[in-house]
Amino acid sequence: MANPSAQAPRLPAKWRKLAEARCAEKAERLTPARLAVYAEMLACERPLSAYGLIAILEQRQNRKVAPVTVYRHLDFLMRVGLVHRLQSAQTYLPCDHPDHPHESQFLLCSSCGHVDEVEATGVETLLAEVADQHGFRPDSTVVEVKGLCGSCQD
Amino acid sequence: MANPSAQAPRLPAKWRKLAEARCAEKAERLTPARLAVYAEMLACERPLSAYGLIAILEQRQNRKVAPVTVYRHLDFLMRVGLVHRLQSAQTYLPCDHPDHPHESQFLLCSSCGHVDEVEATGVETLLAEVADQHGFRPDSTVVEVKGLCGSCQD
DNA sequence: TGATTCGACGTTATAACATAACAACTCTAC
DNA sequence: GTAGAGTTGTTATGTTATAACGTCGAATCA
Repeated sequence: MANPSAQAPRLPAKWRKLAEARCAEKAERLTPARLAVYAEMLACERPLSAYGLIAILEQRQNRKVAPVTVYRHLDFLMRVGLVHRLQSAQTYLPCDHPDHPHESQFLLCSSCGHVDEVEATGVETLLAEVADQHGFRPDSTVVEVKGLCGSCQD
Repeated sequence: MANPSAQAPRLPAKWRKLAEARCAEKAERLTPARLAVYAEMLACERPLSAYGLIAILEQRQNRKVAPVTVYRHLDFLMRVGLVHRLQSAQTYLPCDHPDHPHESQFLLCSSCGHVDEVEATGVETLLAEVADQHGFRPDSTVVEVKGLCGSCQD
């Protein structure tokens, strides 16, 4: 296949623009293959494991996709801030508001699997304070809350 | 070997008492094999991967240790609250203050590998508030801060 | 234009992390 | 002592992630 994005889900202009902007900032190249992976993740609307993503891509492109290929695309997407990794689930999901760099917190529903990405600056501020009290200089944070989303509390 | 704990590192009385107390609370059995794994983890003073732990146990006991065995012991130790899993590193470390159940936050030094377990109730309170604002009912939290510890900031 | 360089991508192999399924053993309660 | 439940052993397998090395193609520059 000449163009891996040929059969990828359509990527809304808004998201494509944001992706291009983030890549421009970091002088990174937004290739068709990378865009195709991003489009699949956005279309899925759920966190995906790397191998789940491989399965989707293989089906879509009708050919084998090596794990290392997907991991490289995921690394790229995380590097430019378009995708997050859920550390406790070993899954990946597109950033909800990639218009600016940020630390996020995630609310993971253990019933339906839905993940809500929130950006509560208070949390980061507090964590910075706590770190400071321990003489620790924070660099990045992982905040993941497991529980039940609104719809699943019945 | 009749007793897997025969060659395990000595487990200070304080920690043994705490382990026994936690097991009693939950009506769980503190067997020699479980105690041996716990003792190794305490002796190590660093987070260990499951396979790192296997290597240590094999060396200590001079026999093969199947992964599933160690994972079962780790599951047990986490169930009774004696051990935590660092989600972002896929490693395990003994709880710093297993005298009571709690949610912890972890400060992981990316230079020396040291991990500081802190218990800032304010963090949990704030996360509960944030969750509530999103109609989310929290169950457990993962809070891991990566950065540089005091000793490594030079 | 051609040489050079660097990043992206392909391919194969392997490492690292974790669980399934089932049998055997060992407590404990009755 | 026997039944039931929990623990452990054993083998196999599933899942997640990276190493090593080669090729290709776009950008740069002499």
